[in-house]
Amino acid sequence: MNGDRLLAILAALDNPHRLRVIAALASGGRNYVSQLARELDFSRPLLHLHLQKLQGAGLVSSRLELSQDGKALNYFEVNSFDLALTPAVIAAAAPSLTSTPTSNPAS
Amino acid sequence: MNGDRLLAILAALDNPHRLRVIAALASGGRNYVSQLARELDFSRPLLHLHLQKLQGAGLVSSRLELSQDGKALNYFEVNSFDLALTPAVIAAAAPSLTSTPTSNPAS
DNA sequence: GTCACATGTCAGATGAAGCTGACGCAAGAA
DNA sequence: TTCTTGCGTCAGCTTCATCTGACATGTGAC
Repeated sequence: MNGDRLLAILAALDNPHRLRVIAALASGGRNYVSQLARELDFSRPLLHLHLQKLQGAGLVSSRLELSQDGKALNYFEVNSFDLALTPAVIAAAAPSLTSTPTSNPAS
Repeated sequence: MNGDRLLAILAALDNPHRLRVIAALASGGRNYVSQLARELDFSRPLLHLHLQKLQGAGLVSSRLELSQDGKALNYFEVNSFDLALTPAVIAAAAPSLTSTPTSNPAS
């Protein structure tokens, strides 16, 4: 497991809203953005933000579909993942970390 | 698994410095604060901050000892943990989440 | 045309996290 | 006494994540 990818996954999950999004999609199955925003009771721009972060970490994926009345619905679903979080896994991943909170590797 | 505890663990691990701390303690064994700060090359107050967060999540523990020359050394070591991160685990934990990023439950 | 409902994106405010440089305390060695 | 090496904590700055309220776009139904 790559260190940066591990960190991306952890960063994506470190948020109560995003945990609820995962939970809702895992339990209730696939859903589209506006509908999910209503069910979870937060604003659509905010949900869009969180979904992007989850998708960036590869935890969810989206598929644009057309409803019967012609509207474009962006359906999201959870990708299956299974990450065993142990000291050994972290020790193996840490050496390949490129990011430092202070000094960015790109700078 | 309790939702708030899951979130605390994720929050503690969502940081490259803290991942390196875990890795260093897992590979090199127990170590005391000042020494660890030198090895990882960041300031002692900063390391202290990160260690506190890790300890708060129950991932490391500390033990105050006296060296042969009488100095008090605060030794840290990794606790063994094994958290399987899957959609199902998250779905099971999410309902017991009390925190909302915007509205704090205590407020 | 106007309404309803879907999509995305952006500027700007707020709040939390990260980080540094100082401070105070204690104990052995020179 | 002074130097070194531990320990912890705090004020204050900076940087980043979060969140809202707008804006722009497209399509079918009335």
